Amino acid sequence: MTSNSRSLDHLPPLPRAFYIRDPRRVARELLGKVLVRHDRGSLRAGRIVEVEAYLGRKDPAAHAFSGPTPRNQVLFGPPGHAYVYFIYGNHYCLNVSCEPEGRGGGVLFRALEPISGIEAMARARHLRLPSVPRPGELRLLASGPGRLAEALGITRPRDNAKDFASPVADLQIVDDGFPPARVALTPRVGITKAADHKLRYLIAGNPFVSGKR
DNA sequence: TTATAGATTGCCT
DNA sequence: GGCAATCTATAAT
Repeated sequence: MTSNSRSLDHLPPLPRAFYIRDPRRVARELLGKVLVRHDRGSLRAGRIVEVEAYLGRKDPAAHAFSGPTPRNQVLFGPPGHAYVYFIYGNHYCLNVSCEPEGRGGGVLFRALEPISGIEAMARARHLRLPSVPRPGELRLLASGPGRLAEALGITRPRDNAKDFASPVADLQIVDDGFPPARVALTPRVGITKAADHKLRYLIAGNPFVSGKR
């Protein structure tokens, strides 16, 4: 982890072309990139360490499986846009749309390794961290899709349909030159349909992936 | 109109 | 390990 908030602020967002591809390819290549939330001069950022691919209309576990609805229409729009949904009455989850317009592929963001804006993340999560947090405490910030969204202040009313590729977006994904990491593949978490497919991508050995320690 | 499951989390035993 | 919280999209009546 070599980034600081100054450099993150000036890196360009990943281009739209990055997201046009198959969600499996996008998911794999998102690992190691940095998800950045800008607000009012401050920023919160974390390295993407865990994602899941959802394959659109051919994937029974995907929200896009049954075709476009008011809820999921962003998935069928142009690539590189935020699809935010509310789940279990408590949590928001953040995805990015993939593939060319008209197709429903997407990638779910499941865990970040916090890099910057840690105090703001802790406030958003209603946590009190010691001045020198231990890794086990930092994990509580953004290890899990609901936690990640809460840490970055992501909600459907605020963020659904936002364009990740816009240079003025307050939600961006940037490449800070972090070297490619070893990728592990597992089945997706918390689903019942198509549960045997290995479509969960994580940085092997990274302590900030979701789940119990 | 009513019922139910859901891409989760945190607290309880 | 079990389960309640708490909303919504979708299925069933």
